[in-house]
Amino acid sequence: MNARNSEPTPAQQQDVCRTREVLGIVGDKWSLLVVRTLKDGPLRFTELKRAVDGISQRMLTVTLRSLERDGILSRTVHNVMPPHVSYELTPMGRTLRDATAPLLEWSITHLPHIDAARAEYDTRPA
Amino acid sequence: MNARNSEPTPAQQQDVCRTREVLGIVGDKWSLLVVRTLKDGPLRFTELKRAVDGISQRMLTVTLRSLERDGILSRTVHNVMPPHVSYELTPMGRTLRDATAPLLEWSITHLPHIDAARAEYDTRPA
DNA sequence: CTGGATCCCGTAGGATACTG
DNA sequence: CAGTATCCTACGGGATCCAG
Repeated sequence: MNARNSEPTPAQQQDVCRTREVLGIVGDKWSLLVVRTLKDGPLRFTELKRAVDGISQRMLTVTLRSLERDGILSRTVHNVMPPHVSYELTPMGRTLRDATAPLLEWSITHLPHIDAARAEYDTRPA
Repeated sequence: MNARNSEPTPAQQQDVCRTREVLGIVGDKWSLLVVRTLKDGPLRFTELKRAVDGISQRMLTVTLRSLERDGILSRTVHNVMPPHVSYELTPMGRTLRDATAPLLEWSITHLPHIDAARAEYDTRPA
């Protein structure tokens, strides 16, 4: 008896568990977009808001706090008037960005196929 | 003037857009878990339900339909009694699984660091 | 066994107004 | 400029029951 169609192994259960945790970190609507946007260097709050099209101030703040708490990015306050705050990926944040790069590559390659698959599915006989 | 801190280039905007689309496909609570669970071969509805711990029938059905519509997996009905339906990754689904593998690797490596970062953040002076 | 149909709830997240 | 504080709604998603 081989692995196919058998009970999940403990190792697989581990993987499922890890996958869920990582989705809890970056599986929301905005986190990966923010990480991607910061890939070329630090940006300020307003710059991020402009770059991540459609995000509200509230969700940008919430997302940045969450990513900061998780050690994905760092927040630097410059005490000047007007206030100046910049956000930058930490070393760990950069490894995350690298880990998600293949997924972006995949999307660029396959999104047309997905559109096609959807169209085909939707015109299928009931 | 270099790329750092400048306006997002059109190419970057493209990337942000793509990222959002791919999140619309697999960014929900269960899709990637299902894809991962199918990585070793076809499984039946009930087997999937058992393997993906905590998923409800409803969400399993919804998730499977969505992934089928997007061409990520295929659904095969065997006309016997009792009904027998199996789900299997398509070739495109397997490329998606491969594209997400680095993210899983990342999570296994870095989740402990994230826990540490959170603990540190939560005990920080206000 | 494999789902479809309903009901219901929590919460992610948008809009807006205000502040140091 | 960089947020915080409310308010409010839509939707994800669980529980349950029913059907082929």
